Amino acid sequence: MKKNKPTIHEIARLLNIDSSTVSRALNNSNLVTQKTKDKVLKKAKEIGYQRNLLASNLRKSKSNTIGVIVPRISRHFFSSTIAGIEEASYAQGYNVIICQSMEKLEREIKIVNNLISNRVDGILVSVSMETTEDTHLKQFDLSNIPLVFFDRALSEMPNSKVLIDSIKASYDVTQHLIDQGCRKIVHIGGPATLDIYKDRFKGYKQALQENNLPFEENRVYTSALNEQEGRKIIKTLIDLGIEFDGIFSANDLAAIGAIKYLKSVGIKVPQDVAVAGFSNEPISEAIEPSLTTVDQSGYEIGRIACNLLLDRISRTDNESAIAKSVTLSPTLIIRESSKRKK
Amino acid sequence: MKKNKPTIHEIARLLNIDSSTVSRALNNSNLVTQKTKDKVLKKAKEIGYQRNLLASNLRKSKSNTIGVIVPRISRHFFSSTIAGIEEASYAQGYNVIICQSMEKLEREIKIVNNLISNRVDGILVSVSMETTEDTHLKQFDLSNIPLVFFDRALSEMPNSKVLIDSIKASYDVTQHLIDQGCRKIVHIGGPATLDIYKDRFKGYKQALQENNLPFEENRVYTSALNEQEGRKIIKTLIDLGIEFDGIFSANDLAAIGAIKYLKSVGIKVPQDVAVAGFSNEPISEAIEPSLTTVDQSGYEIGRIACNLLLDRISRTDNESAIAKSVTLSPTLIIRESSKRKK
DNA sequence: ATTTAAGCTACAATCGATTGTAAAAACAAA
DNA sequence: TTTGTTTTTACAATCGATTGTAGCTTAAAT
Repeated sequence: MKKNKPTIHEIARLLNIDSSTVSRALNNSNLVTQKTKDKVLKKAKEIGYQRNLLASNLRKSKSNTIGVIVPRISRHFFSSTIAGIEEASYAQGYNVIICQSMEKLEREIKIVNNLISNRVDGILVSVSMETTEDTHLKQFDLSNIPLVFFDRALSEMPNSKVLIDSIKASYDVTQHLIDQGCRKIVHIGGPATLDIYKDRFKGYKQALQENNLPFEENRVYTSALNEQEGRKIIKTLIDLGIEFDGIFSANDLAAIGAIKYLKSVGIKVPQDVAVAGFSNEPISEAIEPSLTTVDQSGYEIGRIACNLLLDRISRTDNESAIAKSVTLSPTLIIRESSKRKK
Repeated sequence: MKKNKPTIHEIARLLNIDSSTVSRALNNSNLVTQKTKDKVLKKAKEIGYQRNLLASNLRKSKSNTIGVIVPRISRHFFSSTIAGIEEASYAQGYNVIICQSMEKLEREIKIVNNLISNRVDGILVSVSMETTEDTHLKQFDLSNIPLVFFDRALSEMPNSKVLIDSIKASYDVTQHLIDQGCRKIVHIGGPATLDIYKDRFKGYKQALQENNLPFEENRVYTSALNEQEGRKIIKTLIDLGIEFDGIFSANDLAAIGAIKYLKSVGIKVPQDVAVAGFSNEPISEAIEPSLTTVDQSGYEIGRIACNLLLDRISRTDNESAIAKSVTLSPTLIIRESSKRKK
């Protein structure tokens, strides 16, 4: 019934040669005559041989696979980075295992153990919102598995990272809102456990200060940055009677929630309140008014991070073992939600 | 330098017992005393042992992994199915390898070979738009690897599939447009090589016929169903002077392209032309006017398909070997882009 | 023809875990 | 104490491919 898959031994037996020769032939070793190689290749094709990577990897103690951990693939930014990662790894013959933490630390820990058990050769991580501890990620170091962070990194870990300049981006966004006449700008931030959100806050604050605008504690809120939270925060602000004429949200979803709520209560965007988000999700262009935001070029981030990792995996000299930090500068995309002047 | 990871032999050596006992202890076999198990578990934790799944899987000739091939994960529908798949496989301790064909047959073929080499225990596929041949997918059968299709299936293959009732859904959408007063409805379809697009067309045609509306060839177009194509098709129609008062697109992106173009030339949606899409991408709710569409409950499809597959993998009786087709009924979501009546 | 070198191939160990079975240990019964 | 039974552990083969090395072939050089 269950026909066993052919092995190199099967080929060797049929050809009356040794399996080691078959192995070398299939790997195009120069220890084997072209004639033998041809014979082996022909027979292999004939009986439908397909290399068992489990065995091969075990022997070589190398899986030719890298693991990727992202919060969730449904976010456009992350699926872009994954596209970039796949492109880079594909080019060098590496496989990619994609895992979603769903923003849960517990899940992230399970994924880590699993990837180590699967003996991945390297790992790319963008941590979950719940991740404050690094004990689980340190396991990769202990197992000698190179790790590169992208976008969401843990600052206390010395690994290579590929980030965007969140401070500058936020500064630019905030400055833009100020240029449009905003004086009382609300900031919807993410959990301060993550550097990117701390930085977005920093850039915001910095822009206010440099423009001699007062910084008010009650205009800053942190949340899980989904649409619902965005709505809720703005509703609360209004209910409390806190005045504001601009909103800078640390991501697009929360910004969209905010816009929808503002529209629902008759507040005009951008005339009464100008709004800007972060990440340039496709939806940001579609909503009405279209959302001013920051493009993070996820594809590039993924590509660069992956190449950094692959370089680290393949080279063993000290040079490549040094952690590198790459910072990309994001671009401000100005759309209707913040355009007040002609 | 490179410390080798501890193995069961290491544990065995330290405890002065045999590695087979260690293995059984770690697998909680009842051939080992509780006392020994405790000893082993303690030592394993102490030296940071982590099972080498490559070795384990090789010996068991079972990878505990299922492969998933989707066109692209950035489509919301597919990332939803993946979420469903992960949920189901997670519950049964299976790993998931996610692969994107990027709608390319060539890429799909490479992925197939790779997954077989990695000895996945089963496979879930939604084929690319270019996939008309089934030779590469037949390899799974030859290798005795169960395969279940979801959403986009190849009708000539007898495998289990989980689909939505595209005909009925399209019929409902078209009927809805007719109810709103449309008489000349354009259909933007996908490649007829895929059943789902053929079915969407069938449902459309059927609704026209049952309402005694003429079917006009020049109101039907097939395309790659992206935003740009949607734009282009509608532009062409208008330039050619072909009249229409409704559009039923086989996916949301093309519908959105159509709406954007219509708006740009001053044609009012839904007053002049009512528009409906398919898939319920998040963006369909955000655009203005919001898009009438069909929800495919991707999460459910993924969950069901995965359970079907896992059932097929674990059970070996004839019963489970029978191909099952599950058809879900999708729900019509009526939004602004088609609402003409109060 | 003989030596020497170079080119190929075969042998055997190895990667780390699993598993059927033989052997040993523990315990109970006679 | 001896025999019989049941638990528990050790031995050894196995999964499929890779790789260092010994040995055999072949061809070139003397």
